[in-house]
Amino acid sequence: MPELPEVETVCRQLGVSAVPLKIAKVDILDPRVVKGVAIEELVRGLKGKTIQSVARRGKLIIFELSSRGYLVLHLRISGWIVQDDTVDHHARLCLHGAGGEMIQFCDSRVLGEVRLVRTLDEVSLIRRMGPEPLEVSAKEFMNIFQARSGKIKPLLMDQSLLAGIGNIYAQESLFCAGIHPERRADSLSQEELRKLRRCLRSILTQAIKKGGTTARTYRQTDGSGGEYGGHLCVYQRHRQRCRRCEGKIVKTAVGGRGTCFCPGCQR
DNA sequence: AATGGGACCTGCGCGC
DNA sequence: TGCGCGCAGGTCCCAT
Repeated sequence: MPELPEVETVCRQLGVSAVPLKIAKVDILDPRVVKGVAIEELVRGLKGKTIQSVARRGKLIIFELSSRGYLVLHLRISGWIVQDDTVDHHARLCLHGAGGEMIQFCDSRVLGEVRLVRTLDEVSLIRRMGPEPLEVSAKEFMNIFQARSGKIKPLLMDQSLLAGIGNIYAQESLFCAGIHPERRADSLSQEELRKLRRCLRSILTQAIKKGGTTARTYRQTDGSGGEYGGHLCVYQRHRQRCRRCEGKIVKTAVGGRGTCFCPGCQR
């Protein structure tokens, strides 16, 4: 759902067309998305402040505020950000600029969250987060996975090992590398791990270029869908033909998560 | 360390 | 056509 490429897309678009934004008004349409701080405190902490810049860490969107502090957004499964002057049916929090511009945090299932912090260290997810997959060296990548006895797919999605990989890109990168999702990480050869890193990098980079994958609710900030969906090889393609070997893509559960793969191509 | 649950949530597609 | 059910997946939390 919103994983690294989707969140990166959103951050880049906000960076171009939404900031700096002086916050004139804050509308909290659903207080359930606000975590770790009282509603009034959030409103007080935002009103009159300026969003100076937008950054991403893992799957988190980080608004840097004037006068020290950050607004940290997590889209979780079903969230998206839209810049529009018409309030979306699923909008949970709206930031209004003085000139009528608006940033809406939308979330159909209300599992996403918004936090106001003084330092990023206050966010436990960030504190524990592993390196960025597009920055990690081959050696570091090897070190992360080679001594682990767990299954490679859940490990790829573990944010404390690598930040930003979710169910879509874990499945796609394993297909690309020809690795079965249930392989123990410590059974992978150096060559396989090198290939997995290369696949992960190229898929993430390509997905960012395409504006991410719209599987369900995710949108770019102008409301349009991401276009990487047409490039998917296994995710949501069970019972369809493999693009490489013409065999059937199957779906199983790995670590409790739906997992599509090609039994012919992935060993 | 790893695994397997449940909890949080709503919208969608399925079977009857 | 309508209704109930299971599933979708990111993270935290608990038990084993």
